[in-house]
Amino acid sequence: MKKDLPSATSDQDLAHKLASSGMRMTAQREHVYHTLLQQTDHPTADEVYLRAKSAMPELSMATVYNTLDALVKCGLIKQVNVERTASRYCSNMNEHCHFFCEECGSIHDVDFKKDKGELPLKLPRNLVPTQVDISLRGRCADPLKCPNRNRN
Amino acid sequence: MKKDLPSATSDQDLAHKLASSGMRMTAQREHVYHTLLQQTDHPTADEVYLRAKSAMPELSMATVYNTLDALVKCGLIKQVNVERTASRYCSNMNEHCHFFCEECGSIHDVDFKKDKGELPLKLPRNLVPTQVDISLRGRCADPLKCPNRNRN
DNA sequence: GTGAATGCAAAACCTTTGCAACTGG
DNA sequence: CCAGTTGCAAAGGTTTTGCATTCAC
Repeated sequence: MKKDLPSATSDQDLAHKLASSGMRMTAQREHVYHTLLQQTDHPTADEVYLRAKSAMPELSMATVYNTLDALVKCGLIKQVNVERTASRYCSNMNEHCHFFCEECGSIHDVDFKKDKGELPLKLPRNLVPTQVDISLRGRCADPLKCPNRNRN
Repeated sequence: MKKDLPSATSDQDLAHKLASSGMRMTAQREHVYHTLLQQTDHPTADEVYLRAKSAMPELSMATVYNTLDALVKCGLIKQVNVERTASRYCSNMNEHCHFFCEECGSIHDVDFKKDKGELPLKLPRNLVPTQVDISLRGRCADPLKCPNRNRN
């Protein structure tokens, strides 16, 4: 039995997902999406651009932004806003949240426990959420990057 | 019996909170903080600047950013990142989360239920959060602004 | 007195836009 | 064929920086 994964499992699937939101499949979109799938460290638009451009030199920044918006719209990636300056993008569409290390700037994925119930919110009737983002801030202990790995 | 409020209840208190993070009290910081306390609609740095400047014409944008960072550092305000373009600031330090309306751009505070338990997260031991942000996205039904108030 | 904070203007970023050329369905 | 997409370059908006001056402690 095939599981319905939140990511596009083939280019045809990607084309379908784009089409169902009234958008077209292009070589650039396919390439940017694959770049994001390989780059799991929550890159900024610029980082996606640089990496994708190396294999497709004519790619433009405008197209990267266009594509990122398109992929967000059809639910294939998430936009992650943790810093003041630049948005980041995440191709992991399993339910999870983000831990942002204020020391080294890295972002770690944190999974939910399986028995996750509803969030205990007093949500007024006139607010209808389509998406929930949970982000944590603090210090990680990444042995390679985080300068606080030996403190406390 | 006096409750220990998360906001600074007096200028002396503000001075103390700044000092305990190694920062100084200035007329600008006091003024910007009071502006934020009155402007409860999650203003951007620019909106804080414009409003604060009207009562303190010599105030500069650089000082507003400096002050916002200082207030965030000593825990008197929160930085809210929901959009790609500009950060917003929140002086409500009671535990709550934010609902961002993708239609009209407004941000609504949403309270937690009183019996709120722990978040069901599989948090690795090396990640120590100091802050949790929960943000929701969707459509509100603000009768004045939201163009979707009559749809569905 | 001394280091921190300010104001100003310029610089540095990040993101969006306009438009002619191109292309996918 | 035609609306959607691209690439380029320029514009727009937000945030940061450098530096001389001022101010808080």
